[in-house]
Amino acid sequence: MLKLASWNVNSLKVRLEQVLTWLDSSEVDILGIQETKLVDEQFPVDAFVEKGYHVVYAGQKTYNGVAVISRFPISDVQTDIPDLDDPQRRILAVTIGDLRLINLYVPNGAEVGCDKYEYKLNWLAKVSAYIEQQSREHAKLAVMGDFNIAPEDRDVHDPAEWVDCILVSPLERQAWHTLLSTRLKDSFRLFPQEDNQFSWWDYRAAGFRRNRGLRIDHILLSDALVQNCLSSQIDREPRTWERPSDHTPVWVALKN
DNA sequence: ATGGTGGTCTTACCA
Repeated sequence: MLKLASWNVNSLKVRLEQVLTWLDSSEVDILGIQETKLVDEQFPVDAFVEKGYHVVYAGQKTYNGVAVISRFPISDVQTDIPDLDDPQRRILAVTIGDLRLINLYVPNGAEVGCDKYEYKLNWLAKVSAYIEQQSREHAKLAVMGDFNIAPEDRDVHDPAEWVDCILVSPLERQAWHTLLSTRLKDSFRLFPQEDNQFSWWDYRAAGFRRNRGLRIDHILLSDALVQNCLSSQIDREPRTWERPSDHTPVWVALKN
């Protein structure tokens, strides 16, 4: 069995011990991390290598930053894609065995209609084209990360309150469908799931305690991986820890 | 009640 996970850690500097603890307890084989907020020179390579992991990362100062931690060797690393000249480090595509993995930190977008929203939509369009191309080259493709999109109303604690808001707006959901039209499936919805399961809760207004969350962290799988997918779950536990990220990890188990 | 918290070479910006 192979276990893949995605976690927006909101600063790997602050969350390193939590990530190491969770790697032990979850028995995850491959973890995609978003919002490391570390330049490459500061990435805690040794902490992972000491535990037997392979590590790749693409970081920048203060914001963004993505990484992949793997029990198996990593090759064919790509951090930039065609037609997107972007200094922001949000993309990390890697090959691990016969698996192609794309780890994404999708822009937040701030507010519908603003410059950052336009950047988000443009970014998603370019990334979708790249994923389409990758899906042609790799039968076993997984796309994971913080998508900053809640695909459906059932992924939102209070859909009425969130109508047309950022993370939920029609154009963002349209971009989500464009992304999935590249023959990918939302692994979470391959299985019956309890209601009101979310992956992110605002730090403000006791969002987690009141379960006022959104499901915006996802693992998408190509058909060849869907066939082998045994489970897709959200692990709420790290969000209960002291000084948590505002996101909690999501994972899939794949049959060999 | 129209805010709130948390992270970052902090006093502004991002989420």
